[in-house]
Amino acid sequence: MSVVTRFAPSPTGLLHIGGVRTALFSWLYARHCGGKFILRIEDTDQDRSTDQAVRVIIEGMTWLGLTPDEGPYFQTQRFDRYRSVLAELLAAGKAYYCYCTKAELDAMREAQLAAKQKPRYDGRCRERLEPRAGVAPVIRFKNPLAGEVVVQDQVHGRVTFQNSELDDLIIARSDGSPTYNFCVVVDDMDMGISHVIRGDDHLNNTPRQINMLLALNAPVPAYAHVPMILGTDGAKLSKRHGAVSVLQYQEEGYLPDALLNYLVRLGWSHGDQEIFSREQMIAAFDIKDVNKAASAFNPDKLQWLNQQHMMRTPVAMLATELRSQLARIGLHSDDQSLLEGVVNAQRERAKTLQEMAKNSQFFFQDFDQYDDKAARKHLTAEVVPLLQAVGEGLAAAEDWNA
RNA sequence: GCUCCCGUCGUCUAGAGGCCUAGGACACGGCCCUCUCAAGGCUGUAACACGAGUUCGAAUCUCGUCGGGAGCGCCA
Repeated sequence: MSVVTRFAPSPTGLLHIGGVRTALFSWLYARHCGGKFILRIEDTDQDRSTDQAVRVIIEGMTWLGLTPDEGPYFQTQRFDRYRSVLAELLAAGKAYYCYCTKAELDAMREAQLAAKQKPRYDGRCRERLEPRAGVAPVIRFKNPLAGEVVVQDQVHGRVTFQNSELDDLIIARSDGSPTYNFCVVVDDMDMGISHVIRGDDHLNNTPRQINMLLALNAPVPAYAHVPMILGTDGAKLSKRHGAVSVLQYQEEGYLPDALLNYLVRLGWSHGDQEIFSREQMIAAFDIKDVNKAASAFNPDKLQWLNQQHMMRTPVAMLATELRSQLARIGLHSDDQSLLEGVVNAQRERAKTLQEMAKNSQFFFQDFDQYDDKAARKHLTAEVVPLLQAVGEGLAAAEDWNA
């Protein structure tokens, strides 16, 4: 069987490391199996989706080298397809119009909650054949009433849900637009997804999706629900604890491979190995080895790994990175030998490229004041060995700037 | 409230009944190397949530308790 995975973020918030880790696992698994990796943007909620978020997803993945083999696809561009599947389901009697009003639904929910029951739609419109005047209907999927759904999960094992716990979910809003759970099913089916790898917050909607797949006579893919990433405090990832745009790590001077290396070790391991190159990751990764428990984000280890990767990256490559990092703080240099000198002196002392740039900025500032070519040359020859001998010279740099 | 998931050092993890006196890594402490800071080497502190049961033997299997998380939307 050929492996097809996908990463399907919704552009409602900025892509952060939690999403990146999920994308990484999908990408790795596809690469490991010689399969295909698809990027799909789930933007059916047009009110909350932003272009900015879409941009961060694409830029972030490009920066990290998690390039899709197909896509990005946008769900908003597939509405015609959803509509025709909706019609199919309706015609087959596997879905129906529901004329309940929001007030009615709210009342139902409140009553159920008051009776300490799980709030669910009771299916009262299954038998309502006549439209109600003045009510724009939604479309609901007719979920099986009895029996159970077994999810064979690659990381959790066998998870069983009773159909009696599920209700008839809305698959199209009253304005006709399809909803998330339905679009996912149609897309996964159309795109031939063989392995659905996603956050374990989705484990609960999996039985519904399987039921819909079954109703559409589509094959059921393998599922792998990977654990979430928590903030440093062990609580859910929040703005204060790492839920920042993935591009911030680029700004802060982390190497893509270092970030990926850090992320892959969250919930996955391969013996005692800590440091992985991209190729090693691909060779060693298997979705079946992923852990079940959530893990907390640890900035110290990320920094350590970044330094380890810097020590292993060719000098010329790091010099290029250093140059763009310097540009961020308004310093420009094309002097390759100077840049490489700084890299040589700093790669074992700085944890990030940003730190490297800051530690050596005095160096480039002074340097720029010399426009005499010979003087520049002289200064370079002088100062590079100095830097190497003296080490990071951070304290010196601070004095210098004071 | 109901359903589902999860629970090994502070953190990331190894561990699929005896190899566990629970191993590795980050962080932290000590020592070595060293003109400084790093890097590197050696070393120390530190965990099987709790309670029953199965077994000659349990971190590993079963049940319960506690704790945490997710879902229960015309959000994704």
